[in-house]
Amino acid sequence: MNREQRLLLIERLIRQNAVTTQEELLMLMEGAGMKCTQATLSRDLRQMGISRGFDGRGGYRYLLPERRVEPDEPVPGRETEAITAMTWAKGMLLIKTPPGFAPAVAIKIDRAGRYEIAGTVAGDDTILLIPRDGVSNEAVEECLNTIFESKTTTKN
Amino acid sequence: MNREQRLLLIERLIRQNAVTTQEELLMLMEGAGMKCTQATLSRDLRQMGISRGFDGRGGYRYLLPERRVEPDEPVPGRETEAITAMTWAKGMLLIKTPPGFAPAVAIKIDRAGRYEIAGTVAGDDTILLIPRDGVSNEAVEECLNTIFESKTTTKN
DNA sequence: ATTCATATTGTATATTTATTCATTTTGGAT
DNA sequence: ATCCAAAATGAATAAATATACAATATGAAT
Repeated sequence: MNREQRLLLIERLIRQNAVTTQEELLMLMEGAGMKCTQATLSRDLRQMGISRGFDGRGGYRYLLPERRVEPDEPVPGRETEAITAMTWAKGMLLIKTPPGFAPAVAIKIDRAGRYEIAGTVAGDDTILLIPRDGVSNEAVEECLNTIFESKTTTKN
Repeated sequence: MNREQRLLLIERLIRQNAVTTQEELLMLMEGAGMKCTQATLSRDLRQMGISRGFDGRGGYRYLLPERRVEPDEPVPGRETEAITAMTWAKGMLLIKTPPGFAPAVAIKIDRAGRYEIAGTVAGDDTILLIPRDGVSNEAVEECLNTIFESKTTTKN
């Protein structure tokens, strides 16, 4: 009955059903043995970026967010804006960027030479940041804040 | 003061301002010399497919419908064959592909936007897939099955 | 274990959006 | 111009969603 499972269930239900209201989703969840309130759903949906849109036939419907690329190109030196999302997983920090920007951002992180950060691996639009053993997530985020001199957290 | 002009104005205002509520839009319109009621706006927005989404910073915002022009995807629908092996290690999934194919396959995985998958990092012939914490290996593999089996997706 | 901070949640309520219904407007066809 | 039907609109209200606040749970540090 934890949050993680609830989010997974929500995503599945939205994907598989044409959900039109939060109340409806609430009932679907109850049917799946997961219970919460509308208030919680409202918050969950916002966090997951699931918004109420249109089904193209005059009706409403909740829609999963599209992974899409923002057209704006970050200016060199303002790599902060090139970070579009961050998630902790497996003790590592996954940093998302617009396509092609991962290397530039990763280089900036590497150059900072912070002890807390063991290293990074950059793909095209994703960076895998591996913290040194024993370093907390918070410490790493603190590092990034320093490096980018801006508020960067995994939360919205 | 006709409908046509109103719709055009609405589109322009939404495009140029971070409109968060219909009331707000109402005031902007009044400022532009066009007056109507919230009821009319609600109907107009639905007709134009303008829905309330998220601004990515925790706030709400009305968004114009996307014209989805997908960038060219190498060999559409044939990404499945590009996976030559998969192995679980350290809670992550290593996916092998022929040389040069990793990015294309990774993009396909990313685009699916599955909650279970925190992110991927693609090299030249290897993809490192990091599941979100608490997600089982089976769930991830289920995801991949879905992503690569559903060649016939219904668009709405 | 205890303390503290932070995150999560429900209840009640406020805010926002959609719809009903009556009225007005618009655009033909005569 | 007059009539009619369809479309558009506003006022009021219903429906749906977001949030303030208080309570509880969780986790880290001691």
